[in-house]
Amino acid sequence: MTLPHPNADQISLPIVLAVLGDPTRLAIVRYLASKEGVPLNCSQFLDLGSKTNLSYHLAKLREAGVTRAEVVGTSRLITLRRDDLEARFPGLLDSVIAAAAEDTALPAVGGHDIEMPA
Amino acid sequence: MTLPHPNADQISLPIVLAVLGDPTRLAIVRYLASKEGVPLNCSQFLDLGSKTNLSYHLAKLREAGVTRAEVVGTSRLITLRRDDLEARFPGLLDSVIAAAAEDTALPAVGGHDIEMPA
DNA sequence: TCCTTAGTTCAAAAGTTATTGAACAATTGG
DNA sequence: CCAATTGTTCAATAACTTTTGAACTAAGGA
Repeated sequence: MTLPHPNADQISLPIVLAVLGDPTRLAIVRYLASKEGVPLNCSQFLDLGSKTNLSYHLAKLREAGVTRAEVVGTSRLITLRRDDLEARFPGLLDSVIAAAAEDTALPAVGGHDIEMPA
Repeated sequence: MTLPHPNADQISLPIVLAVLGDPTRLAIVRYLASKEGVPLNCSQFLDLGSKTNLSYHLAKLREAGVTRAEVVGTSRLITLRRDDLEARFPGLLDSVIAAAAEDTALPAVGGHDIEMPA
């Protein structure tokens, strides 16, 4: 059970830009970047939209090559494809993330804390 | 006769990304960047679309704050707002332009040579 | 097995963007 | 003034995107 992802060399600049040009998806990417190394599942983004809507936006990010989704049990562990993006378009992701941090019109990155069993 | 432009501080990241996420507009920006300092008019982009269509795309770029259009006679002299973009989103424009140069799926930047009267 | 959790898929509706041609306006040159 | 050049606006259409809810699948725990 693996989901379709483009290869690094298939990642297209206009598609990446268009995909990042949506506030919901930009917020997802910012949140992923702020938790780099920690794979997140879909429910961590539920404050950004409904479950169905997030499924849609996360699929767009994945199909564009911005994120990777690994199937683990019933969860999809989502990570930024930082290395592939950096190889393909050096500096782009970092400047987008830095720019998002500067854009005061954008909502602050929040997200749910991971529930630790007591 | 001046056309409406956003102030530098009104330039929005998602809007800029969405606007650059269109192949025609990305090609316009690449061409402007390759001719930095030389103001271009609309007809220099006619190989990218019809006159009406370019008017539409150039308006999108201008309204997003990516380009500036100065009315001179019957022409609009179009320039990249490099300084404003750099101030607002450091490194972003350069990484997009560099990435576009790397993306082999994108058409090479062409454009018409300026006709010099003989 | 049954229930819950996690997420997808589908179809419909709503909204947005891109493209076109015809008509228009403004400036410039003859 | 007349014609050509430059570009805009408008209305129509086509195409795409986003959002929604209901129905679904698949895995895991009681």
